[in-house]
Amino acid sequence: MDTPLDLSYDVFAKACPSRNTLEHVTGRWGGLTLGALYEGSLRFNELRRRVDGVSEKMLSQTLQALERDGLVHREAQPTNPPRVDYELTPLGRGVAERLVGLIEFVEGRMDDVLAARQRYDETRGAR
Amino acid sequence: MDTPLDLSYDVFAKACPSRNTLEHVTGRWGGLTLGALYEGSLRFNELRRRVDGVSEKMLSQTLQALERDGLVHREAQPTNPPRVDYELTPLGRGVAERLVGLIEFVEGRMDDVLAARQRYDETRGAR
DNA sequence: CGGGATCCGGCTTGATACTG
DNA sequence: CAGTATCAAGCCGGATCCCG
Repeated sequence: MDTPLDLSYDVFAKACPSRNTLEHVTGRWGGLTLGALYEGSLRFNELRRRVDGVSEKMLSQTLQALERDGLVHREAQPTNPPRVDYELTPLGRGVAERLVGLIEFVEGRMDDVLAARQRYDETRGAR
Repeated sequence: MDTPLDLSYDVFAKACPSRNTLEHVTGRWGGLTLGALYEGSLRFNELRRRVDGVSEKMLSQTLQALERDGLVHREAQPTNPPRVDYELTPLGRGVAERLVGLIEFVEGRMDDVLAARQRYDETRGAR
């Protein structure tokens, strides 16, 4: 393809496989998980505690999706009790960095956002 | 606070207002809408056609959330028939740029992702 | 044209219980 | 510890109808 810049709506088109991955990344728990792992390798229950609010099922599911996409590496040791470590792959780190860039940008402008909300809420009655 | 880098999981904490905004941005239709508007101002039904797949309700809802957060500006002309234009605010453009950066990064590595998926699926039976 | 209100089905999510 | 299986609930999102 020679599309110079294919940003925008159509990159999300249903047929586009990247949409799926993007959903894993930006989804409810994907971002949290990526963020937690961005600071270093973690075990399953450590992750569970750090992400806070995630259920075992959702964490497991999220981790599997991210692992399948090659963003997270899973290292299982067949010891007893079992020990499994999760860490970002280089690819995962690249994704996490961009994600964090977005997050920080929004965070840094939250006062603007809050001000905008207040204006909006005052102009119109409620909601 | 003196946290040098507060990325990661806790920026998403439930009490954190930015989590909400992030969800609007990264949500199912938020990204699409931001992407579509990234190319220029659009009317409601134009947007609806370009985003493709979005229902009136969801588009309306998405637009309201983004407007409330100060990312999108709504310009309504009291003509008949009514004409309403939506466009990104400077803040919205900043967010859209980061989002697009993330999207393009993932898109550019989709071959890696696809390869990782294949490896994953072959190693384990199915899913 | 640009929405709001309502209804409703389904997928996602979260407890809980169980396994290795 | 590190998950999987099952099940019920709830919210998301779509279709439809309506209004200005």
